Amino acid sequence: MSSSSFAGSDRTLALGLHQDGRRLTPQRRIVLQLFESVGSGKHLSAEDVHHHLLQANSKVSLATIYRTLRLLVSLGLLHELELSEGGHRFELASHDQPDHHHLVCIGCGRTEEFESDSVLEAGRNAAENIGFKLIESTLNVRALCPSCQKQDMNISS
Amino acid sequence: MSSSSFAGSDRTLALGLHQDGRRLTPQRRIVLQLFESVGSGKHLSAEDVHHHLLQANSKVSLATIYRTLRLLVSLGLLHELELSEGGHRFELASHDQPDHHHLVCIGCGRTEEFESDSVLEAGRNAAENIGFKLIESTLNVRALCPSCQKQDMNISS
DNA sequence: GTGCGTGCAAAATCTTTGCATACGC
DNA sequence: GCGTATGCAAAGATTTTGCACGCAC
Repeated sequence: MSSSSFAGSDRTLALGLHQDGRRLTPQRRIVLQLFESVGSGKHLSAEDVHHHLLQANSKVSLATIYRTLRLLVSLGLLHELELSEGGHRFELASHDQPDHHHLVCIGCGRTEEFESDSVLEAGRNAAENIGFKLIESTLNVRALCPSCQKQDMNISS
Repeated sequence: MSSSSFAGSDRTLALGLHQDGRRLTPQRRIVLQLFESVGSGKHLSAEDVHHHLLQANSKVSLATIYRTLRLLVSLGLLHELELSEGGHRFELASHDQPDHHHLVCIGCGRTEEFESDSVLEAGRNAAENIGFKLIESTLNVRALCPSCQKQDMNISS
């Protein structure tokens, strides 16, 4: 919970970048730190990142944010999500929860995360059955949360 | 496998539409038939649908295709997919494979489908644990197909 | 100092929408 | 005939890109 985790990611980031002759810039550091500060359960769009940074008095152009998000995903530091709705979202790729999954309420959009070894195994088995090598798997569950279940009952007849 | 499946879907479509005072138009029928003719394993974007229909001498405007795709999804006749890359894709919602999953090669984009009871069960368990009611679940597995695995070995060191 | 990264604005995509006309019911 | 659906084109939303300058290395 101290700043050590920030320093750690900075190092990871720097190492990943320098391997390709790329640079650790303030903008890249700031974007990654934002994801760390909001935690690994939050899903931010490019616009979200932009707004967060503006509010923190860190002016980073939207173009750079798009470029940085793609970069961080390619380095494996972020995961890209596509939980319907408009636009892609990103979250910190935490080593604590390597393959976690999402429950999305189709009524209100509420999102919960969970892990499951059996899902991981099922994905790996399916991949190996046809000679694929698993990299990562994500289960997206569309569901109704408790309060939207009640509303739904009121609506249907 | 005969044309009876077409007629059946037409009826389903007509019934679903008429409940809401909506109409069975040639365009809607043609779009649904396209998905049936390509089979339930194919994933088409709005543009794909547009091109297919033009090649079949069926001129349907792109705007109508977007409107129709959203409509067919809301009627439960199509599923909307978001397998990274740009843009959404759609596939026929087959009753034969209610909750099927996708393996996507991150190298070449090749996509395979599979089913798994254990995934379904894991999703349902996770949903019930927090009081959600499962509607559908999709496991997206990012992986490397055999030929991309070879290329990958050549690249890395 | 070299050359990658940034900011800006323009462009390219992808998707939605307003409005007049067409047609399913 | 009534009112929904379509086609067209324009608008919106999201993401990418060209170019000159700045800064990490």
